[in-house]
Amino acid sequence: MPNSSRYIYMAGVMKALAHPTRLFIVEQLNEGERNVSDLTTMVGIDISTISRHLSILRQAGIITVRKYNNQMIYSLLCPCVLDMFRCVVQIRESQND
Amino acid sequence: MPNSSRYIYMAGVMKALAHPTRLFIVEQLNEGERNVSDLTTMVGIDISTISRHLSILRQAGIITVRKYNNQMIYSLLCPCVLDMFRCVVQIRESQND
DNA sequence: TTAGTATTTGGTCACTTTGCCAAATAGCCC
DNA sequence: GGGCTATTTGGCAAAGTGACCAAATACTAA
Repeated sequence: MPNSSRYIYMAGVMKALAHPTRLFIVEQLNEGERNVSDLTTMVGIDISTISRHLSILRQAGIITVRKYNNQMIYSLLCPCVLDMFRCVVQIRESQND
Repeated sequence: MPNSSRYIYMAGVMKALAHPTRLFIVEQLNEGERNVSDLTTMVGIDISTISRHLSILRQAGIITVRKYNNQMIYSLLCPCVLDMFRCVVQIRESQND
């Protein structure tokens, strides 16, 4: 039953969020649109790696992109993922008992 | 900045949820407690694999366990993860435009 | 067309994940 | 203790992930 397309799809979205750098990117995009160079500077790793992280988030339907001159401007599609973060914080706090 | 403990922790929780079988388990536990054998029957893969999935969810703080005779009874700790599922459904629906 | 800037893609490598089987552990009952 | 049931752990193979560098692509500007 877990191999139904529903669970596979959901796992795909969660997997896209299951990386520190991608979570950071999502939070940054929640503040506003960013291009690849800006995100690269903030994160401090190779630009090609950032580009791949962005591609993963985009394919998962979490972010979108538009072209502006020779730049790619990324922005958050579903701010509801920020609510997920709140749940995670709840889990973390409930741990310390 | 993404290598702060906050992002690493959050990514850990998301990673624990980033597998179809583990999502299925979480939904089952939302219906009520289950032991390992029951979950194994429902999922239909090796019991040792189920045990490992449960261990991952437990270590992430998403589920907990108690002993009853020679069984291990697992239950959901933070039902708020179900809200995450709702967000994922939202993402999926917004895709079909 | 050529040079310059921004981004993506190909290739490689080390590491992690997930499945199975077999064996170990834990608790119950006789 | 010995047998039975339930669960976890060790070991291994196949597949997936994430980082880098180098090269390709795309667009601007001269």
